[in-house]
Amino acid sequence: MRQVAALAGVGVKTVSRVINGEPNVSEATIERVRRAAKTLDYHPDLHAGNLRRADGRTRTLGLLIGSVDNPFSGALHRAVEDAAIERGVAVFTSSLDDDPQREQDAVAAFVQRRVDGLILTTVSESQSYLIAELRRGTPVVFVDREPAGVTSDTVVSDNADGAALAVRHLLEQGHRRIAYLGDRPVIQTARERRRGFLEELGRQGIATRDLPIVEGLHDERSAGEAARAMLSGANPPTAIFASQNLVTLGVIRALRELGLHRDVALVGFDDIPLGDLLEPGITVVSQDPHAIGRLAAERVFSRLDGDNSPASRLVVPTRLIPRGTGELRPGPHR
Amino acid sequence: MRQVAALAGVGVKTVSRVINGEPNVSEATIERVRRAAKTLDYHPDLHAGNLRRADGRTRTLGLLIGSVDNPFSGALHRAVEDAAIERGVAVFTSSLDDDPQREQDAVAAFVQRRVDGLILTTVSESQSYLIAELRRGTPVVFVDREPAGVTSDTVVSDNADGAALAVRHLLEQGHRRIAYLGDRPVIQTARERRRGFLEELGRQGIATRDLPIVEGLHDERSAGEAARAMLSGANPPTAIFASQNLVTLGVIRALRELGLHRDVALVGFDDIPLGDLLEPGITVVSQDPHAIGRLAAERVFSRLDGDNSPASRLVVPTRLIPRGTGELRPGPHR
DNA sequence: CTGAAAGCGCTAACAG
DNA sequence: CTGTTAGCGCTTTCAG
Repeated sequence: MRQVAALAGVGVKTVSRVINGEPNVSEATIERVRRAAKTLDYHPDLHAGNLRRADGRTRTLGLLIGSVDNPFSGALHRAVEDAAIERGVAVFTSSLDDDPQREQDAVAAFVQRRVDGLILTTVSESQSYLIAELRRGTPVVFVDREPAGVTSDTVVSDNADGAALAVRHLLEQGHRRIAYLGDRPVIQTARERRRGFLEELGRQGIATRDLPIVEGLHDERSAGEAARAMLSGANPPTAIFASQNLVTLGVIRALRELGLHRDVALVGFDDIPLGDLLEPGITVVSQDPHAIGRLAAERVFSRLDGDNSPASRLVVPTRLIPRGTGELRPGPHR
Repeated sequence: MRQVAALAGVGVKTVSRVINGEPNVSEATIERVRRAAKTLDYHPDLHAGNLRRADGRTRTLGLLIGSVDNPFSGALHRAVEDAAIERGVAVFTSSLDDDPQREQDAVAAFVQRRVDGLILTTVSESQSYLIAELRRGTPVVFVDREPAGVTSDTVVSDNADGAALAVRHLLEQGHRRIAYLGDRPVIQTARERRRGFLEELGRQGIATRDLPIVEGLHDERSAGEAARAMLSGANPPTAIFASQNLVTLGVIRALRELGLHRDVALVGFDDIPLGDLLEPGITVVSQDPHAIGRLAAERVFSRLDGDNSPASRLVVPTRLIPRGTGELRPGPHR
């Protein structure tokens, strides 16, 4: 900036005024400063300014999602980015990988870089480590999973209800022996989906004690193995509820290997790319990650704009999309 | 930091030493400072430090990719993130959307935030606007598409060769009338793929003049329409080469609607999620976005570590994955 | 309309 | 082993 001022023959404050579009500079001076900045390819250092600036905003957001290499996270990310760009805000993105250490490290990295707000998917037992940061006024919005040990804005899917939707749909097709294949119970959404699954069966008067329930499935491979074992074993289910998209994929592969993909019904939680082009099409309970991201970004920005109403909890509905596998009826061969 | 120093009863420089792990502080003092920092939940301001620090590194990278909501970009992003995390570097991510204005805006946003390096997918005619930044010593690596008007490290797929692979494969199945459905020629990779397509046909002695060639396809819908028109028209092709994954999806849908998905061969450039589970499976020329991202990150970091050899150009090979649609032979019904 | 001086939170350089 | 002083690039404050 000093160099620009020297080249334009003005003081640094005048350059500052021009750069920030402040009033009280003559047209001629503005023009001279602009030209000097262009010549030197000068870009103001946003962070140096923020050190002294009254509002101290870095125009930066920290976003922590499941993994940047995952369609659900990608859609959520995209929605956050779109909202951020509109306001000239840049986004730091990091992948959680369901690792509590990553969660803490990512948040620390964001805080050290003085982001204006945080949008977080979490996995550790408690988010109470954020209390100090919240007290400092940094807006935090939890997405996809609800926090523990701290209260702040939250945007989630209706996980229990979505699982109940799936169960109801399968019951309507005549299924009674429905298996649950799910992720590790440390994950809050996995617990919610299991709860929705079991409670809906209870409401419909189906005993859940002897139903095949496998948890702790975290990738396609382990899900495939669990499904194969279950389907090849004694008293196999006539329908499967897969609580997560990687689990759904593992089940699809297992069913195909066993030649059962037209016999055993399947409803997956969370949509699958190209799920409609498979034969039969994959019936899913679809979430709306784009809406989750958009709402979360709106929350952060409204907090930054001064909204200090109590923490809100937004629940984004899920939707059952029948495509084929969920409409298979219990086979006569069983 | 002042507050921590006061609480610990030491000078600010001592706090600075403890925070940065510098030597020459007694164990007892370290302990006292640590405790004070914990009490106040103190996190050093990385940017304030960088203002004065000798190396001036923000431990931050700027990454510009096609779109965060896109599997190719996601895999590339993931590889960059993994490499960055290892070095304690945070990543700003932005979506290009094939919009030249977005490109410039994103780079400006990164530069203002003083990122240590840039990894960029570009679409504007020339990247000469980066010359000043390069001269300042910021490492820039171009990924997926080659730059124009400026020389710097580049990591790309072998686009022309990949297209040639597809052509050769289709010729081997006996096809002679092969259609090209491609993206807008402003996109550098689209031009390369078309070139590879035409040159390989030429090498094999096939006249390309009358082959059906449609360009400017940018999404699933337009690709579907183009495919439908072509297949319903006079003298339809017996095989289609789709130069991009959204185009491939549009073609798949068109073929299914027309009931031709077992008759007209298809090879797509870039892999499709679940492409192996469709029937027939989708034959593709697959790229390796993870390798591209990893190599790009390695380039940036080696530049930051002082490597100042001439700009390199890394070409990541593509691979043809036969899954069904590419092995369909020209039908007798034609 | 313009500029000089002070200071944001931190580290470099030097002195104890 | 520890503290003091200056200054990074910018904005605030205040004086022209």
